[in-house]
Amino acid sequence: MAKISDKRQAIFNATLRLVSEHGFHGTSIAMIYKEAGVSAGSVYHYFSSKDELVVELYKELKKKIAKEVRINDDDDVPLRQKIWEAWDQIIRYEIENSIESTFLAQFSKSPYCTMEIEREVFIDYRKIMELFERGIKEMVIKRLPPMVYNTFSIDVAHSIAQKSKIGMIELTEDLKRTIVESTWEAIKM
Amino acid sequence: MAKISDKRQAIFNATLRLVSEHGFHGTSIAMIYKEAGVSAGSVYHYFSSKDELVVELYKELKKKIAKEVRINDDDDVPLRQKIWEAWDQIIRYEIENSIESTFLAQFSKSPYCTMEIEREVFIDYRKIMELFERGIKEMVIKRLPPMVYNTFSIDVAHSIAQKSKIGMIELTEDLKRTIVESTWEAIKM
Amino acid sequence: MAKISDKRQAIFNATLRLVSEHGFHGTSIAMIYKEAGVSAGSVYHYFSSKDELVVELYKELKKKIAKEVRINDDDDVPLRQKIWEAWDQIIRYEIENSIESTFLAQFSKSPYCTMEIEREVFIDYRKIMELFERGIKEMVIKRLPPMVYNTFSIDVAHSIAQKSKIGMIELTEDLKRTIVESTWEAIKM
Amino acid sequence: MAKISDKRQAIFNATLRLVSEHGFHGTSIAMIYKEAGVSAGSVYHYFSSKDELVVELYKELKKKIAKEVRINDDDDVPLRQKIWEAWDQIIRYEIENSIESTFLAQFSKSPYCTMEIEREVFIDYRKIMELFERGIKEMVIKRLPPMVYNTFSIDVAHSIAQKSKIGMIELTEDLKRTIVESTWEAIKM
DNA sequence: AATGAATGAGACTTCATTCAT
DNA sequence: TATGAATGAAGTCTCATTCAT
Repeated sequence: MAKISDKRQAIFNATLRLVSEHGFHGTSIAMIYKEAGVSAGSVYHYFSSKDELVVELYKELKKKIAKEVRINDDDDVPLRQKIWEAWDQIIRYEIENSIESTFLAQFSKSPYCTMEIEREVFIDYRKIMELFERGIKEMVIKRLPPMVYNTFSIDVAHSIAQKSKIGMIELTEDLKRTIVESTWEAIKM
Repeated sequence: MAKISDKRQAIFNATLRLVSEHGFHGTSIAMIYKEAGVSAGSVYHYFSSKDELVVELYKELKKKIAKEVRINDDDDVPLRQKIWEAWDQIIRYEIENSIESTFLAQFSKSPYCTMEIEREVFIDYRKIMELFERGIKEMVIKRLPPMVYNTFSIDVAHSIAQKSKIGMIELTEDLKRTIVESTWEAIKM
Repeated sequence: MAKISDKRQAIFNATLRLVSEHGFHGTSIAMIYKEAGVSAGSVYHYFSSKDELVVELYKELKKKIAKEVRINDDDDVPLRQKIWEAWDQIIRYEIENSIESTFLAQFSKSPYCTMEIEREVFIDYRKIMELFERGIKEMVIKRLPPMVYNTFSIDVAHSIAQKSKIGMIELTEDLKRTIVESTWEAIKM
Repeated sequence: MAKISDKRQAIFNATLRLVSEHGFHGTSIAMIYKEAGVSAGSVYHYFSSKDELVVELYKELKKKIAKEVRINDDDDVPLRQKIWEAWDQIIRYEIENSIESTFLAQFSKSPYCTMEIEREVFIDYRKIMELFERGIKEMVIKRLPPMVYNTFSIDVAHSIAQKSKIGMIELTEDLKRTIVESTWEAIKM
């Protein structure tokens, strides 16, 4: 709608594509504004620096994913199944969106990624974490520090997505299911 | 004696420390040769470029780790235990060497990391992979593409190591054991 | 007005002066942008590399000279005189503009100077060459490969200009006339 | 014979070949000692610097050529023919030895080439110049400053040699003869 | 809001030269 | 004589960022 967010979004899209492929170091502001079809000045109109741009992109992607996870609130469905369904969504999303996944993996392993940023992002995962907390109480899943669930879901998915991207594994529907199940075995009680 | 490898090793050590802390982008050649106590020219005597230095460091670290895993060849010990012991060693090594782990994680999620490099490194993990193959045959562990074991060991360990480093989890001996066990549940039959 | 070409031209002027005096090797980009009064980045805004800058300067100078040669199109003037007049202009120009001449000589004897560049530049000498071709047909001048006329005009002039510049000959009006006449004897029938 | 001069000569040969092809700037000491099959230190044993090496090579080549010109001292042969024969030898040598010619041309148009160097080299051309002086007195050739004969012989030859090398003229025996004759017309009375 | 020419610090890298062996 | 690892000044070039328009 508004023209403003069009440009901002174009810059985001360009950054996502380019960083996935060339990394942070290999992606210059010039590459970004050329790919986005805007001017150098425009990038600095929307973001105060390259670092801010990258950090904002990370935050928005993570928040978007959090919002996309549908938590089943049907009272008749057992907790175990609700958790499983959320788990399945998170992992599949990352596995199946390898550009985003590559960006997120790169960011989260880089010095860009501070505790402060992770804390901020974690807020949007509140509902999911509440589900997990109930899961712990009701002995459906193991009692682990919250961030460890993150490791078994997001980080495992990132790893699988990248291996698939560089051609080291063939990511069939069967394998996807096996990955989700295996990670589930890791956290379930 | 062995003065040559002294300089090369000093450059490696400096690179490892600095890249772990500041990332590839944040680590300049100048920082490296100052930290290593050598001249600019010396870096280029041993490595043809910054990229080559980083890639070589990755390869050597990975190979070193492969060599350090002791595989139990006692015929009386059951296969399941042998695999478990190897598994335990790999994960613990990464968790407990957070500087190396941070570097390796960063590298493996970056565009530096090509299939070619991974293939070359994988060769040194031959013995470990043979163990896993026997594990598959004897139905001790799940039949997974080899690189997926990598995800559940190395990549999970990298993730845990980094979360511990930035203070998002407290890595107690108990938690280490839980991590090893959980990953084991993911791959065991 | 035309501020863009001002900077480009300033870079050209500085390069011409400096390379004439210190040679390609002896002229750094830093010397050029300081002499031109622009920033390092500006040099790379107008030229993609030092080599490109030097090659472009060569091409532009050669083309400028080609344009400055006035060909007499008065039908009453005999062909012989027309050719002589063009010849005289070319040689005098080079002899009397020793900075340009030194640059051009240096370039044309260096590995910068490829057949491709020479071919491109030669296009602007079309009209002059047509005159020479008529001269050959009408037996006013010898039948020589086109580039050989180049040798007897431009290259001889470069040589004379440089010898004058380093003080090995005194370039009087008399000597200039003698040079033009002598080269004419070389090519005339 | 002596091993010393073998190495010195190997360095000379390598420099000649490499500079002809890549220019002064494009030829590093490393390239030279690799091509010559000696160590870095050896280059500095025989020459105090890169510049000295290049200058020495120029001097030696020029002196060698001077020595190779056979001056006919048969009293029955007319002066005109003696001069012609010397002229022919000089021009042909340069035309037919394009590697040396390229090096010499490049050097003589570069800031390496000072009046001092040219003066020193000129000494070896004493006998040839005496012949020319007699030619002037006996009105066989034009009265020109000595260095101008240089232009019409050496520099013209360099130019032709290079044009042939980069493929802009085809240097047949016929053309060679024409070049020698044309230059002779330029200087003869 | 948008542009893109201009900036200049700083990155990577080269290379002539030295010197301990 | 000969070696070649080591040096470090200096080179080319990039790129995040600014600002006049």
